[in-house]
Amino acid sequence: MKKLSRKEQIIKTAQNMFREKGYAGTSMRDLANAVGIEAASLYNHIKSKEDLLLRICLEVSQDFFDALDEIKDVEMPAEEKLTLVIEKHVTIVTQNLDGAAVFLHEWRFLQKDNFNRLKNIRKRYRAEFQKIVQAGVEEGVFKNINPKLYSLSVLSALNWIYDWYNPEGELSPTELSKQFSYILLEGLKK
Amino acid sequence: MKKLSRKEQIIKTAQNMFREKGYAGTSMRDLANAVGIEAASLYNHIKSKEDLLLRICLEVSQDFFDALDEIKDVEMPAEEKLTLVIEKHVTIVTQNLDGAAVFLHEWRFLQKDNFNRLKNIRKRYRAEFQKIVQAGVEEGVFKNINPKLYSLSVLSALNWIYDWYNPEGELSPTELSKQFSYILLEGLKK
DNA sequence: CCTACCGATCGGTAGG
DNA sequence: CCTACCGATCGGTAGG
Repeated sequence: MKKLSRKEQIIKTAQNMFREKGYAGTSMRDLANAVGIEAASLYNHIKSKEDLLLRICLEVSQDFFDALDEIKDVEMPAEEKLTLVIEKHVTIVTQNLDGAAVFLHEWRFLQKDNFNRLKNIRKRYRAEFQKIVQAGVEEGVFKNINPKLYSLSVLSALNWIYDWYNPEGELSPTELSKQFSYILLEGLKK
Repeated sequence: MKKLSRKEQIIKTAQNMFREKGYAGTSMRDLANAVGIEAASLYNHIKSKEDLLLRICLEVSQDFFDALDEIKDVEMPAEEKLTLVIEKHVTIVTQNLDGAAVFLHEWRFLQKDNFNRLKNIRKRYRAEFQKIVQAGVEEGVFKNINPKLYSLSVLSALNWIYDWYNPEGELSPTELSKQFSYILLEGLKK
């Protein structure tokens, strides 16, 4: 277990509290209390409450893009590529449930400029995901579905995983992504 | 266009503001301002801020259960039943985007007793949905997937619709549910 | 990292 | 439905 710097400790605690009580519902005093210092002392490590939210969102979004960049331009059958991106997505979410929850649901509390910045980041990710689906449709490997609707639906399902996933449960992230891809590709009907 | 009573007007406005800015991020002064009265005057129509949230959540949950009750005990092929419950779910969400968003994402800001009450309501709905999937699996009409994981994923996708659905767009609720069911049942692979 | 404190805003009440 | 107001809490700063 790596020892966390106070700053890392603050960020980690904030991730958890923003997830549990929401950004607006978490006060800096709550946060300071959970960390074990006075509220005023937080400001030696972070600029502001919003700065804290921004850091968390950017950090997690980086994880998503790093994963995407690894496979984006690789030549691969569409089916395989979709399976892979789903697996990576699931891994990121399950390995950082708090961070993922904040990035996915609390980002909207950012102010104007940062709000738009994150909005664009999220849009770009969706677009890349959609490209993979689209490619499969165009190659004739996938059915002729609506790629946008399809992508939005799959990402929604993936993004809610943090809400019900139990890290101590029986379902490993790998098993989870496998079942997910199988269901998506093969369909429910026998 | 029916003329709304002040009370209905407050609830409708709150639905929209709770969705847009979150429950904790919406102040009673914001709300009063949007309605066009003073904050103190709100309390002639509602008991408290939380009472407002509770009303919204219960109202929407009732819509979901009414729809479910209509088909729950009807004898019907599993495939058809799943298609139908999806269609009804989509209809409710698309016809009340604000209310659905609040019920689905802001309910957790309720205090203890009400929190648990809503938690149980949501759990019951998920369980009923899962039963439909389960029945199909047991009858051998559906593949042998994990009904719980399947239900959670589908409901996640359905519950995020409010986040991207554009009522003025080309996609009608009926068309949306059709594509949804098709994708789920038939799978993506050609 | 703390004490002491700022102005602003919060949900809500009293009384009319 | 409003004016006037309550105590509590908010994010954040000054100064050490």
